[in-house]
Amino acid sequence: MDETQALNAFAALSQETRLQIVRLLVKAGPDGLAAGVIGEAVGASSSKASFHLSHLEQAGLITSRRESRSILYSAAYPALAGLVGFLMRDCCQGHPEVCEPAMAALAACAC
Amino acid sequence: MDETQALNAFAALSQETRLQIVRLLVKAGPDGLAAGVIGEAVGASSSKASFHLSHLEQAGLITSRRESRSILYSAAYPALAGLVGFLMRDCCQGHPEVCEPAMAALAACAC
DNA sequence: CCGTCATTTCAACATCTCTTGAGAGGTCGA
DNA sequence: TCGACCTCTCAAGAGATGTTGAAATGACGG
Repeated sequence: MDETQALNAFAALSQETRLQIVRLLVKAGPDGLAAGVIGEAVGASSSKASFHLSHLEQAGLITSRRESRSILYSAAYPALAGLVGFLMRDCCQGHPEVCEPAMAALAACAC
Repeated sequence: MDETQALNAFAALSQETRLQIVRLLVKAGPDGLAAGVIGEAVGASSSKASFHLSHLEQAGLITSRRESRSILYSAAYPALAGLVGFLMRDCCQGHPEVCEPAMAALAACAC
């Protein structure tokens, strides 16, 4: 992930509806959810949901596939991991102050 | 870090000048840098730099302290770690797909 | 082929955000 | 105190972004 991609990813995540969608899809797992289901879950009209889903897909944070009449969206896990990596990229140049607490946060993660 | 804080943090990081500033300060270490030095480093006028520094401080990503005539800004390392933690909070609910690549990214980190 | 369902596209509008330049506020040395 | 230095504040304008509702597209069953 380069700086431009990170910029787009941060912009995509800086909007409440979009952040809700990403978190919903991360929880939903690789199978994903239909656009209509997502819109209803976050309380957005169909056109509003579509607008934000496009934005997230453009930013590379989610992917889509058609399944008969529905379009299923799912989280792009590698992109999210890349974003985490980007945030931590410069932390070790003699100053481990970022890494240490992040490592602790990660250790609390049960996977 | 709650969802509102994360939203503000992502908004703060979604602007090129501000992302440059954060990365510069992360590299600079806990001592921080003066506003003028930062502005020059990222090619911003004094008022532009001040605008973005205020924005970042408001978002909790950097802190400031006066040192005689200068105002020194430094990275808020715990807040950045909190953001990493937030990104990874929901990943382990039966779906370790985010954690695994992020763990790998972290392992490449030499601290 | 037709009606229905699921989603996207479009244009218009309101709103937020960034940039710019001029000026004001503290801080220090002479 | 005066002048120089460093930074912040303010108002105005340009541009980007989000919302809305109506219409268009594509897929399926009868």
